[in-house]
Amino acid sequence: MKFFYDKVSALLQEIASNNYNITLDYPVWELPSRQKFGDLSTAAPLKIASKLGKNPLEIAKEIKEDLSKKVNEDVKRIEIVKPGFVNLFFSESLLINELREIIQYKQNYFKGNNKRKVLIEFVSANPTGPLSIAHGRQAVVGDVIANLLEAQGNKVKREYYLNDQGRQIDLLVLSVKERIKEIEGKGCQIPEGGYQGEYLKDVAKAYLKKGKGGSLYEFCLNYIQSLIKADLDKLNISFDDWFSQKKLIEENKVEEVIKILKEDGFVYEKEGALWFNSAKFFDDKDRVIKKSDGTLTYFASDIAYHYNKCRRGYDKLINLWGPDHHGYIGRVKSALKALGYKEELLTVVIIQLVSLKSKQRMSKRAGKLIRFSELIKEVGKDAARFYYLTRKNSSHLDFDIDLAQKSSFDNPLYYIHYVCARIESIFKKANSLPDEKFSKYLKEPQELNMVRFLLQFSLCLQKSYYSLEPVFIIEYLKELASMFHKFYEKVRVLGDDSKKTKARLNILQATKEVLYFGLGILGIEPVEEM
RNA sequence: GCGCCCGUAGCUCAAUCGGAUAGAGCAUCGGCCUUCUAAGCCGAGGGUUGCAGGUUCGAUUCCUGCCGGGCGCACCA
Repeated sequence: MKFFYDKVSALLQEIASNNYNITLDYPVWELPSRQKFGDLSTAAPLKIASKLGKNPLEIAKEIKEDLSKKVNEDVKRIEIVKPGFVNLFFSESLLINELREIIQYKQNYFKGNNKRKVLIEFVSANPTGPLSIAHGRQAVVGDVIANLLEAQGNKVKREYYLNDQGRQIDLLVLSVKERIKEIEGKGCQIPEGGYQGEYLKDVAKAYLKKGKGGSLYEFCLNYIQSLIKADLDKLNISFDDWFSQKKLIEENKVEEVIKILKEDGFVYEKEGALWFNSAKFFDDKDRVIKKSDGTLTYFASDIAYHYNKCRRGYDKLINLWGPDHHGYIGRVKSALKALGYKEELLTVVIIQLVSLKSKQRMSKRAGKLIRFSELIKEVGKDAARFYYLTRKNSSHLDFDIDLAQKSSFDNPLYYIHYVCARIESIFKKANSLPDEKFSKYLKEPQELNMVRFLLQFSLCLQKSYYSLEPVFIIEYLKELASMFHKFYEKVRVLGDDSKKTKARLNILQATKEVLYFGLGILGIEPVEEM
């Protein structure tokens, strides 16, 4: 389907360009809203007509004629509808052939051959406490986007930027010091803006248990980082690299990059501080990079960090940030631009907040910490991953923790898992294995519609890939599950007619491939029985 | 005041860079198990897509202005 889709897309582009001198926007074909409109649909005639001031139906007719000459028996019928749509109906032989290919190539059928080198940086929560529920979302979305990129053939590196220096860390260490004093009976005064969380008592205890020597700073950092790693581990997420901000500063990288910006005239002094002229690019004002007290700002090291990323030779940089960072995009892109890189090199995906049904907002610094680990203890890895992916990145996610704690019965993941279980169950009872030679016996509408939908998975993957939105895969799998359960009710797989049985086992096999591939990208385990 | 996100059925959400009759689940009501798992399937009810304009052959989608909710707007990180 992917190749067929690419082929007809190229054909349509060619026709538009040759006959009308118009370049069509991606996507040129889309899935029709209703089955009666065929398997692929295009509104290209309407678009061409509006540009040329011609009658869309005339153009649709011309396109249909041109297309008919160029597609072979893969297309059964081309239809023109109302204002000026052109609809394609696939032939049964195309469907059967593609089904064969899925079974033959298995999950490779859906893999892409992009060869870009991509760096994705996500979570990067300050190492001042365990992960919150919002961080969990960023972790899962980032991991799935990385999987998605890999599935399309790209080489992906996952990176966590560790803000292991600066005021927040200082406050953390001071807070732990107070907790140590508390344990020693010397009173406890958490500093202004310090951390109240109970987990700091654990840090303090562990530090005392170890015997006080050694750097408290190092100890805190390692302890908290291990908490974060443990949380990520529960989601089965690991990073290729933990990039240390502290190291960046110690190795003088920040001063180096400031020097470069200075030489190019993007840095100036005002009121005793050093400013970066970001307003010249994509920011609404200039930003301080070195404070009047001589210390560097967080932004300064972030410039150095992104400069470092750029120099590592990636074709694409992706950052996942929380919504509180949206105003930050402009200044980082400005820095890249000033350093001679294209701003498109960096894509920032903003992951909106996660709230609870109780409407309580999570704030890490308020001390009212809602730990991610508590959540996952209740619902488990797969359900947590699934829930986190059920909204678009830009939408708030209302995580119904009460429901998740109460029962997992309403979890749509069960509906999808049930498909796995039913397929496995049939395979166990079947006397024969799927055999693609028998696919030609698939003739009934329910069977062919199932195949049609399986083929659409390629387009779903593409859409998810280009938009960096994992939610489309979730939506597809829910729909696939619905289609399958209907199929299951209406079409009996195991029957007297061995040819039909074998043919239908092919559908199950292909469904399994799609399901396993989709779940694999989401990082969710399939089940064998329920 | 400025910027970003959101507003769709009683509730939670879909709707393929603007497309054809705005769809699912939950909840409510009614049907379907001597046959591959009923954690399922089939059916019914439920909508002025926050409001008002605009652009378009076509608007839930894009633009403008309001209303309502969330989040930002540091020489914090």
